[in-house]
Amino acid sequence: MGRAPCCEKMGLKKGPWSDEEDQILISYIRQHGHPNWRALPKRAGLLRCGKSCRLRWTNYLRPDIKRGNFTKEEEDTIIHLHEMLGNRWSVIAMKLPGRTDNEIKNIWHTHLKKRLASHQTTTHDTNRRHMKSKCASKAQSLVEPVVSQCLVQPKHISLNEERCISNQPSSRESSSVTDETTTDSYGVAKHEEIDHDTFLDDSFWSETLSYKEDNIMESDSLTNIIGIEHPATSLTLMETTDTRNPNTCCDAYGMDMWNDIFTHIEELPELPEF
DNA sequence: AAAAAGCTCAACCGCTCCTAA
DNA sequence: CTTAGGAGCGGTTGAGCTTTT
Repeated sequence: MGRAPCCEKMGLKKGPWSDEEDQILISYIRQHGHPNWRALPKRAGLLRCGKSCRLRWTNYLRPDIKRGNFTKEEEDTIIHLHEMLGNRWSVIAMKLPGRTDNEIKNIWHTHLKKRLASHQTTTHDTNRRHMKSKCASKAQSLVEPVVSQCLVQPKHISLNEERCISNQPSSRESSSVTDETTTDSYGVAKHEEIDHDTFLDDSFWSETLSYKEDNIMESDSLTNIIGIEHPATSLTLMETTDTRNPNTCCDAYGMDMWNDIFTHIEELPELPEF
């Protein structure tokens, strides 16, 4: 089916945002929220398309965004989650409160990919064999109960609910792993974050890192980690893998499944912090 | 000091998913 | 069931900045 252009191209500004535009957007969302991004720029008096406004807000203006360099822990988290999830930046961002998917994507392409590559060259041979089985079994023991719960329990988070949550100005990143709702400094409803960085210990990071060896890893590890058939499709993860996209095995699972996984991970007994 | 090369990151583009009519 | 439109995601770009030669 044909798609309407996301905005009227004529007369709409592109490129970097000015301070004035930022202030207009902030004050508008502060007052009215953003129930309809498409209509927002017109109502706010901005010569931007709704998509551009949404991006500017979610990636830069949101009050809960953490600026500054990524910590070692955050980088490790990204590396590890990328091992498990592939380029699912928005899902990865859920585990890094205050960080946006765009930011994570950038940091991955500029720093972590290189770091990982260099790390692999040093650990490739020594760790390759025994780590594969060790990591897989450890990861499986950690995640399997969670996944099992997801499979037997009814969905707690429907897509509709998820959308509602993700529409909160506090962002989708923290939506699935929050427990309380408060109000932020802009007067917009906000979920308070809890500490998400405790669900895996150091050895798990390094072992998983060592395990990574080629493109097969992503689908392979996920299969190892989850080790189940998808209940809805009755297809194994490997069978659902699209050759055009190595991450497609994950696509058999909706966002709500990842929400469930992360939500349940939070419920696991606390593990040592970094 | 100047030019070239490399890096960073905000922003855009095109696509898919979901929902409502 | 089909279609249209909104939202969100991931890939990519390019201007500006920094480092190297």
